[in-house]
Amino acid sequence: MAPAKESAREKLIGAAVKVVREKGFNATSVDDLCREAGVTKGAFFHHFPTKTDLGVAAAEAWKLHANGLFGSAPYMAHEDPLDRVLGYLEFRRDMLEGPVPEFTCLAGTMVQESYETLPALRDACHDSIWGHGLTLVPDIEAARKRHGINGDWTSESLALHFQAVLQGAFILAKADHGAKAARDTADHLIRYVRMLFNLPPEKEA
Amino acid sequence: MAPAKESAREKLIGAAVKVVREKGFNATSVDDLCREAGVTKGAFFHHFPTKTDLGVAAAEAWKLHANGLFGSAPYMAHEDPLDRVLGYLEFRRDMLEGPVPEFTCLAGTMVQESYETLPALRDACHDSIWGHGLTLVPDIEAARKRHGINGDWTSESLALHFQAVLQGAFILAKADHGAKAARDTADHLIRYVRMLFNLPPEKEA
DNA sequence: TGACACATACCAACCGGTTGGTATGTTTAA
DNA sequence: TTAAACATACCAACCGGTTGGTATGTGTCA
Repeated sequence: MAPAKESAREKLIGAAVKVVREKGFNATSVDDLCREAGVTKGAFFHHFPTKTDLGVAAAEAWKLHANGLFGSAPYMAHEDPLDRVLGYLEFRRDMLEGPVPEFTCLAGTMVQESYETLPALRDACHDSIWGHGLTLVPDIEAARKRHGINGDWTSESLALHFQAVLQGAFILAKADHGAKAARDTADHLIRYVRMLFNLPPEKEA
Repeated sequence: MAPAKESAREKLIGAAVKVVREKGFNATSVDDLCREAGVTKGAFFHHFPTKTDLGVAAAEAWKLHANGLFGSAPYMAHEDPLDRVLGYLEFRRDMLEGPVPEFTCLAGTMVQESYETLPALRDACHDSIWGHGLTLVPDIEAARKRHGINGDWTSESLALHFQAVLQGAFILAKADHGAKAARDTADHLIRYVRMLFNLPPEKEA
């Protein structure tokens, strides 16, 4: 990457991803974002008509970031789609460590502050969460066919359940000021998926 | 003893529970809260040194509200502790309908906006979530003994997993502006618990 | 009993700082 | 030459919180 040629617009989106995850959308001022990005207020309002518009752009960038990160992760090389699904969940569990703001979800954070007051931002967060979550559907579907799993559930609902459990894990981590409870919750999710597919429990170290 | 007249303090806590769930903590101004409660700003700062202190009081009231509501619900009459646990989850799933702000969690909403910036409020939210969630532990523990269930998990972690899934369900509901995805996620949670205890899937209507 | 001391509950007006946003430049690259 | 990219200076509205004050108890002791 060549960060030397980063435009003010890109720097502001990067600043929003960082600061909003720490302080939330409303508590983050335009001045905060300009300071973090190293640009002036004039540059801000040149690129974004309102603060909300930067939030929308950040949510879109967040979706692309997530789909890039998880779409090219090592576990995606597995031949069995079930291994790819489980690899995704284990990867997400193993990401739950270190400072809380570094592993939590921008869209999940912003939607709580916007869902009743800023419809455009809420919709962008919806698109971010669904747009990433549903990328799992083809592999879940293929895994069901491959392993002959029927059940009283849809692949879409399971993919969204993944996102719900992870969003809930982030809330536990924020409240607990650490990631242990979040990892335990991710372990329950992995155990659930293994049971759905008739696999034995994961081996413990 | 208890006069029908509600004090300014109680009215402000009630106003916070309502308005903060709609708009979030930071977007709710002291004037908003006073208007909703029908009291003046002077009364506000007579009872609460800061806005944050009202948030803390609201989180405590929220915990008491939840423990009262779920502790006295009809399903608690079941003799088998497993039926009480499943009754709890079914009750929580069935609550996921109507306007989103009416079934979401005050503590989960506030902790996202406070965890890095307002430690006192974050701790109060932690106490609210854990303090309610862990009330399920004795029944989970009793259900394991009664049904001879061992497994590579603790009753505490399962109780917190319940809260994580529900918090995640609330985020899906906020993003989706409706409760369907949240109910589907609660169904996955119920299916998980039934599998942990070797029960057949819930019957569908 | 009465009266004084003190406490609690509440109120309207106000304050300095911060907010998102604007108006008006200046620089840069094609 | 021109338009987009950025900077500087500024503003009106709003923010959390403070002020000085009133009304209504409530405990104490002569």
